[in-house]
Order: sequence, then C-alpha cells, then structure tokens
Amino acid sequence: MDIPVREFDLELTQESGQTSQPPWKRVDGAFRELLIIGGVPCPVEVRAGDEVLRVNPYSDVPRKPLKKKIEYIFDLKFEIEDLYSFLEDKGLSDTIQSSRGLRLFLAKDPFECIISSIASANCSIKRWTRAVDDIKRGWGDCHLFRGERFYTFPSPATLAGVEEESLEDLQRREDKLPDDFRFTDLRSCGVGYRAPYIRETSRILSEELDISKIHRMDYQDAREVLLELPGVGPKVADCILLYGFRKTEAFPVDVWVRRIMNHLYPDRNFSAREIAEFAAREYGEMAGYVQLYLFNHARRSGLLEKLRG
DNA sequence: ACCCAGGAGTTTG
DNA sequence: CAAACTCATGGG
Repeated sequence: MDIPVREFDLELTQESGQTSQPPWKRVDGAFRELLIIGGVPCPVEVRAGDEVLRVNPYSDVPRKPLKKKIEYIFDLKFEIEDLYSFLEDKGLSDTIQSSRGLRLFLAKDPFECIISSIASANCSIKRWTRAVDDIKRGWGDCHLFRGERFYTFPSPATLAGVEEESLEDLQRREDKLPDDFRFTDLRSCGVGYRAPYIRETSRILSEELDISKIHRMDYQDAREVLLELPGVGPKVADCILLYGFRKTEAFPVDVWVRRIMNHLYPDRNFSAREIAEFAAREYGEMAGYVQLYLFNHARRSGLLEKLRG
C-alpha cells in the first residue's frame, strides 16, 4: 500500500529521538514495528518512496485502519507548510533548513509513551530506549515474523503486577544473556529508582484512570491529570501530551531546550517555567513542532555541543 | 575513579 | 515559591 506524502523525511523522523517510543527496527533502509490494527497484532514495514510512503503489512489486516494508523503515527495529515511559514514569521527559519520533512513520531501505544517518558527522566537516550525494549521483551506478547521477534508493549495491569526487584535477576544480569531472555523484575531493565514510579503509575492506569479519557481532555486538564502520576513532572507531562496524545500546544522544556532558548534570547535568562509560558503565548498550537525543530536544528548545526556546560 | 544523563521528589531557605 | 540535595546505573 502506498500513501502519498509531501514533506516527510521518514529516517529523520525515526532517528530524531522523540520519547514516545524507541525507533523502529531498521532493515535494509526500511523500518519495521509491530502495530495493533483493529485489535489484531500486525508487523508492518514502512519505506520511503518518491513522494509516497510504502507500507507493507505482514498479516491480514484491513487496509483502511492500517492507513489511518500510519497517518496518525507520522502525523501525515499535518499541513507542514503552515509550520514552515509560522517559523519564518517567528524568525526561526534557520530551523527549517536542517529539519525539513521532520514530523511528530507519535506513540503507537499511549501507555508505552507514558512509561517510556518516565524512564527517560535524567537518563541517557541509549539507556531509556534499551529499558523500554527490555520491558517489552519481558512482559509483552512475542510475535515471530520470518525469524524476527516483535513484542507488544504490556498492558497497565500486567506491568502493575511486576516485581520491582528480585535477587535472582540482579545476579543473572552479570552473565551473558540470550536474546530472548526475560527478566522477572523491573530493576533489571535498567530503570533504576524509577521502578516504583513505573509500577504505581501502571496500577493507577489500570485501576483508576482510563487512558482513553485523556484523549478527550484539553491540554490543560490532561496536563493536570498527568502531573498526579508518580514520575511525571512538567517536562515528562509535556512529552506525554505531545507524543502520546498529540496535544501540540505542549512544549517540553528539558535542559537542552532551556539552553537553546536562552541562547536565542540572551537578554532573558529564562527559567524552565518561564519558557513554558513564553512558548504557550508565542507559539500556541505550533509549540510542540517548534520545540521539535529547535532541538533538531541545534543538534544538527552543532549548537548543542557549543551549549554543553 | 569520576562525572553526567533530554528530571522528579523531597526537604530546606 | 525557589533553591538545594538525592535518587540508580550504564557509558564516556
């Protein structure tokens, strides 16, 4: 199946390090992941073509919901030219050069995005992506496709029932582990002190708070609800809102965005909170994309290295 | 050995 | 309210 696309760089979007999920499995220039289409697990391969995105499902699923899912995940319906002209109006046209075709990489599963974002706090990108993979391998459902293993992300109820740590696994971590080894506790996945946060958040999402309700809330209400979850602070909440629920008003402020903004406005010396307020006022519903483009441009132009320390 | 990682929670000023 | 301190743990 081909989906016509304009202004979409699949590779850039995959590798841009958005916290919704680890990048998909790269195979020969294409990207593979297990998606749930109408309740049915389906390995899918996407490949960039000429003005099209080639989509190959590897099990029998209906076309229309598959197409909608792909369009949602890569935000293909978004009129990105509107963003380009918006950025020009705001004096940020530099960011377009290095990020053209970059779109939101939205979560295929909002719960995965929530846990993934909690795991990302004060943690290197390498480490939290590996942690999410370990969690999937430990408690997700495995689907074999031509010898490749794909895992679903476990449900809130499943993760809520997982031990935080067991002596057994802490010892086995020292040994060389086979690819399909399944840990029996969260700590062994490398989430460290965040293990109780992940467990309690999973419990709340399985017993008290229906994730689908968050979709219907506006940005502010959803943010307040998310901030009640353990392990979710202002930055993580905005990541979840942006990548998990496509609330594009969200402008996640991490240390890098703060450095970038203070570099852009040297006379201001923003605090994290002030940046969020500034972004809400200046960027409105474009805020999430502005953050994405700012960060990517800083990374590609070498500005990030300059701002280190 | 030492320091940091795309912060959050808790305690203190 | 804001600043300071602590929190696991893999990787430079």
